[in-house]
Amino acid sequence: MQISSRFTIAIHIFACINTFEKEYKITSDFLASSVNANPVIIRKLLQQLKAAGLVTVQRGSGGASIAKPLEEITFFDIYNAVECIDKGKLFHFHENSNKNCPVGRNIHHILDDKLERIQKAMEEEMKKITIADVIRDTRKYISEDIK
Amino acid sequence: MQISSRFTIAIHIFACINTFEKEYKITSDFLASSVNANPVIIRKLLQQLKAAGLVTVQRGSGGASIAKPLEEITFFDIYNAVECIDKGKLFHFHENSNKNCPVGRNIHHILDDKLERIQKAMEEEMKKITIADVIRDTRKYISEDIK
DNA sequence: TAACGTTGTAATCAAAAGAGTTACAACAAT
DNA sequence: ATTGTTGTAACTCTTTTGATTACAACGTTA
Repeated sequence: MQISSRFTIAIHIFACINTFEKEYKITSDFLASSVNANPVIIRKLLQQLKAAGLVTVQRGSGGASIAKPLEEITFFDIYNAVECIDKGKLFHFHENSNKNCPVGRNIHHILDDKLERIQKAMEEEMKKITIADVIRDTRKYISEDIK
Repeated sequence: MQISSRFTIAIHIFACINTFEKEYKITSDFLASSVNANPVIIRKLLQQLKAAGLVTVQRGSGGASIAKPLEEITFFDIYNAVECIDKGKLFHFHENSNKNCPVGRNIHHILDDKLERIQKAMEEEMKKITIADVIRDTRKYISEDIK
């Protein structure tokens, strides 16, 4: 299985807010239209991003905005905020191995450190990429697009 | 979402074969009992591992064995063999973004290289861990277990 | 202060994917 | 031939994701 599209949608949201906030009010309907998803899905994501301190959302009047400098928001922050993997574990473990078998009884201990190493390698790379990088490329592609 | 348990089960299979092949014939039923999964699931996995040249399976008489030196079988080999992520992509992309929106139209281009970087970091770490490492720790834990 | 547009959130539904299960033909060894 | 096993298809069950409906809470402004 793959990491949930909640992650790429969340990044999409940041790109949209930054690109359009001068011109439009950024509502969940507006974002849902760009992403092509249901507005309720967007609102849930915005709630999670808000809980992580990455965006602000105006209740009543409406509108979302980015809460921190772009270069301070890493992919890792977003990945944690939107809980795109289950219980923080990248690998799904077969939990019910046979405890009467010497291998079944120990397989979790045997693998845990190795799986963590791999997950950590991924997460460290995520920390190196920020929304500032996304915005830079968004502008680049949009300007090429228009030509 | 998480990476399918097919991956950890496959590693479990290698640990079992190596630990018990001197004593027992390693049938899909034997492995299924240690993993606590259905024998058909195990057979499908064995087929995939066989297709990747990592194990051999005897039809008719029965029994599986490891086809290569332990230190030449990396986690990356297994991960590829058992197709534990969808279409080789770690991240699920929201594919139907709005092509009339400048961001929706370009978001895939904008993100692809960054997602690949992250996936690659994970896969490179997977290449550094082998079944030899697993077997070493299996023996260690089992011997501690017995004391 | 009433009307309007929006957010926050619960509840329910539909679709997709993983894993389990049943069934049985193909095969090897005795 | 019989036995035990693999290879594989077909189907079901379960879990998870995302879609949808519904509506109260809230701000703004006319």
